[in-house]
Amino acid sequence: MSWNPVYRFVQRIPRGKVLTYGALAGALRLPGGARTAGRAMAATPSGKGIPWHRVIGDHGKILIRGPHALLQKKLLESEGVKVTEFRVDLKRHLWKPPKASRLKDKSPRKRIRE
DNA sequence: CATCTGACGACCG
DNA sequence: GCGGTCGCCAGAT
Repeated sequence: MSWNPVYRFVQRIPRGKVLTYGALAGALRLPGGARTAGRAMAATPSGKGIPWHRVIGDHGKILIRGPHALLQKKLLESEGVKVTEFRVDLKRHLWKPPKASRLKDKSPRKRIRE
């Protein structure tokens, strides 16, 4: 399986922002939902500049077990993300993927008025 | 082939 | 807010 689309999406998460597995799965319409997103992230190739640490669980909880959890926490903090007891303040750092960035967007919505 | 195991999340108490 | 159960699904045992 090619998780390419997933990694591409993750790569566009801005510095200092985070995204949940569920949101990721939803944005890409991954069958199987959040868990599928989780598997994809677990298989993230290292050394490709993919900000895997910006993907967290619902509620902002860091779901990784083991030593990696600490690493993720550190990486996030180094970006200015506030992490308390392995929990990110989603209220402040949750990234909302703009639909303009949807990979296959071909519905040029007529006029977005405010 | 049967089971177990997750980088999940909704639900419930 | 926390912990337990359940549905989900690909890979590992």
